[in-house]
Amino acid sequence: MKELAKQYDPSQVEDRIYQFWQEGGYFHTKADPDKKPYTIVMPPPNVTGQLHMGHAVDNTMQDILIRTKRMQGYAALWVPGTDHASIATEAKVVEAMAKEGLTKQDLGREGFLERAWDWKNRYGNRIVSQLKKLGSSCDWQRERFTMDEGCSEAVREVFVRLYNQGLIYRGNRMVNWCPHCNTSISDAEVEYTEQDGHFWHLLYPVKETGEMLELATTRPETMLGDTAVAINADDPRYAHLHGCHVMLPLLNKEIPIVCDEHADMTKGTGVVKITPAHDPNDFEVGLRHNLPIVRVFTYDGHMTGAADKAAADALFAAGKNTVNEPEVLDCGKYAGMTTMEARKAILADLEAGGYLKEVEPLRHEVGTCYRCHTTIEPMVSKQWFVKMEPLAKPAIESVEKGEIRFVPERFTKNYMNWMKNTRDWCISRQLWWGHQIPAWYCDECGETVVAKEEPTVCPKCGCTHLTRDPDTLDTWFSSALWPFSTLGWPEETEDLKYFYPTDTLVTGYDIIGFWVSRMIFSGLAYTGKAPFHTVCIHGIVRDSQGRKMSKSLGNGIDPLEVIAQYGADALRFMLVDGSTPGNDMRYSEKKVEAARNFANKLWNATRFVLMNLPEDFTPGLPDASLLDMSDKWVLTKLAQVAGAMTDNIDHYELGLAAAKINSFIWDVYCDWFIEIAKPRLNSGDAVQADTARRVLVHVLSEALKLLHPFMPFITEELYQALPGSGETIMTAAWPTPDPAFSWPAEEEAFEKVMDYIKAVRTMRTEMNVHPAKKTSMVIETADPTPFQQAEIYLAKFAFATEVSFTDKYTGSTDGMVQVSTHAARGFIPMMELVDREKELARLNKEKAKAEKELAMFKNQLANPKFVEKAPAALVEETRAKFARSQDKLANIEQSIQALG
RNA sequence: GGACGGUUAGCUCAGCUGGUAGAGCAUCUGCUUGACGUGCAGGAGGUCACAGGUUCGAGUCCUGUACCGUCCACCA
Repeated sequence: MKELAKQYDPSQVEDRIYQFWQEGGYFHTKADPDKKPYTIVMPPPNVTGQLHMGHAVDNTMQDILIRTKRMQGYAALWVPGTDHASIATEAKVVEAMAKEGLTKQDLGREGFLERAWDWKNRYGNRIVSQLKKLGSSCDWQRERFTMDEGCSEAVREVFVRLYNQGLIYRGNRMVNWCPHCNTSISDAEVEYTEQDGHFWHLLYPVKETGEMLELATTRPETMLGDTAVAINADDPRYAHLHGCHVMLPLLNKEIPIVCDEHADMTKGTGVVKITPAHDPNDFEVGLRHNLPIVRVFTYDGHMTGAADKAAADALFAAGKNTVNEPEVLDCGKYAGMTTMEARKAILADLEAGGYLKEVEPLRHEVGTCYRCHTTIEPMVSKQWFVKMEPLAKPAIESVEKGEIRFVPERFTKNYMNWMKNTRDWCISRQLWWGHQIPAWYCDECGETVVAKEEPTVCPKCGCTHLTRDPDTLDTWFSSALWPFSTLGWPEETEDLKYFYPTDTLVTGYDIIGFWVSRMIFSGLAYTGKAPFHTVCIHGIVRDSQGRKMSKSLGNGIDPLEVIAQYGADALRFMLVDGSTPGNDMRYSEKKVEAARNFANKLWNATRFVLMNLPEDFTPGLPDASLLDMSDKWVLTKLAQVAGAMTDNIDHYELGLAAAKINSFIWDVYCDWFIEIAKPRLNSGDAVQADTARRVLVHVLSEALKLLHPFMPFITEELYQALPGSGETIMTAAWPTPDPAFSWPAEEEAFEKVMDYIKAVRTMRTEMNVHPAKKTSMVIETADPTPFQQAEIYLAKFAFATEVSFTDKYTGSTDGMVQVSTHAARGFIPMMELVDREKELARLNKEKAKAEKELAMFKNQLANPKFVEKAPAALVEETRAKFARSQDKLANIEQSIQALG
């Protein structure tokens, strides 16, 4: 038998155990007709990312579910993988290139992609090895990457299908443009942050009447692109202006006054300037009134100039432009300025011209890029879109019908809100790292060809000059397919048939819109099935002060450092113990320490058990007739905790399950059962000692199994150290409560003894009696059996030299200190050791407590409505409690009397 | 402007379908108890944010208020 060290050192154990699991192939799962499948696909972390606390919670939860299901006999599959994270990865590669003085253009597309793949290969393993450090039991043989061959095939398949169904289209639309990343981003990728700004009140002269029309704007630099001014048709203030025009200041250009519902009479002056090229609302107004769209910004955030205009005009001339393509303005003296520089210059000129009425400070929400936090510039641009309405409908219905359930339930609302309000999804990105859009344009006739494979001739004109669309797809386009692309779709593979739909999706509430909703509509649209039945949502890990962990604050905690210091088991346990589904949690070192201490406690408990086993020990519970009261008690408790935990895990209440096994191991097994077993082990009674050992080993082994999903490493290490264990705890059967191993009557009897022991202990500590002082005692009780059976325990825990029993104590109370429980009264001759006044005070305190308790039950029972309306069982229980309280109070009162 | 979450012991948080308020940490008192001081035995500490309501009974359900936080929303 292995000698265990006095303290648990996870660094000596975890890597070795993980390697053992991998070599044993325990993570690998294949379709098995004799088992039921249980599948989780891992939310793929960014391939070049590093493990953070968010990954740690997410993967811990998934691992707990998978390990539990595996032990319960399911074919439990956890599919791991990584995401190419187009925009994030490309930004990193570009940044690295910049250090060498290189740009994307220097290298060209091929050269750039070569570098990007190098980058991916260099860092792609980092996150994977970090996930292993956590103990994640995923099937690494099935590790996938969103840009691997299979996933790319799935992407092309979906793109072509949606295109052919008319659900993917290309067009000029208002998109969110990030001037820093130089690409369009989707609505979901815009983050709104509150910023200080201004309302600039401008005056536009009306051509027909000469009056000045006041309007306000937060972005005066867009005024060069104004192509109208809108008023509300019902606004009496401006009724006389219908059909009139204003002269746009600075440009002195005539633009119409239009009536549009967008102009809100209740806000400001009720007049709105319309810049269709640079504001989403104005774009809509422009469409309604067929206004020209005039672009005044370049895609990298400067004012357009003569060259930009010439380029656009050339495109028009070549007939390569469609309707709605923005015209480009030569901004003249402002050309080439950044938008901020232009703002200043334009304001100065407006003021000089008397067109600036006033400046009003304003705090407002500004859209920023979720990657780089640059202010988003709304731009009209030609992009690819997914038509959302037809896809969203089934996705909403599926959740309404309950095919997909959110845990906690409240996140359903979050999802619905997103799904019901979503606009068409802009999926093209002006990036190179990602899935290049499978669309080709004929150089001759302009025909668009969308196909899975590169076309050789134009189907319309037959020429061979086709150019592929340079853009790539939004990263989330491929992640949306993840639950089925990883299982072989579009091929009808065995795996797909067996493991799909998957079961549980575990993720944070922050990506319900980005990812969860898109997987749901994609799964329904392409496979005809909801991709999972349950979405288990967790919160985020905050720092000890409750702040979000962020790079800019520098308050992030590196999970790997925590693992190095305390072990992965401690980190995992800390993350789930006492947590509530969907709620944020705070990281604190104290909590990790507590979890580490728990691991150490378990380690030492096992060490104790092993120390007490003979060489030839063969495990197995003895015949029930040999079990004593404490054995039956602990086995009953074990059955209860196994049942309760299973139930908790089934309901994703991992925090409750963790707290229960913690309490069972520490409070029940260590603090009571091991202590109780000691006198039996040393009693010289070979049968008793053997029984105690068998129960110790059995309960420990079962407890290890229950804890295993939460603390996989230490439980494996200890399980293997126990005699008679299987080769791995990973595939040991999950404990289930067996009525044949539950003894409620013995449980109750033993708790009477425990109560008595606690009463003696409390009294002795409060009276400052040294543990070395032992005495005889007389126990007065109506039912001495439990106490008689427990004599060996009373000696040790109640510090009794000898114990006698009576149903009515008639002896002298002189020199007797008395303790009371509802079931018993103890007479302990040690008055000389205690202060009489203190003892009296103690008893009076006990009395007050008992009286309060009694009064409560009494009041309840005295209330006829309670007796009448409360459930009968509860009334009975209350009566029993009342009786017990009465007994206890009577006992205490007698003690006080005897003393006084 | 909507929606959601939080408000429980000094701190961090649990508390499932309503039935005598819990844990960990911190604190105080004892303990070199042959597994563990990363420990053991005890103690103290709570009008469950506030105001109403439903109920025999509310931390738990309903309504409203306050403060904190999050997400969503095109407000010029």
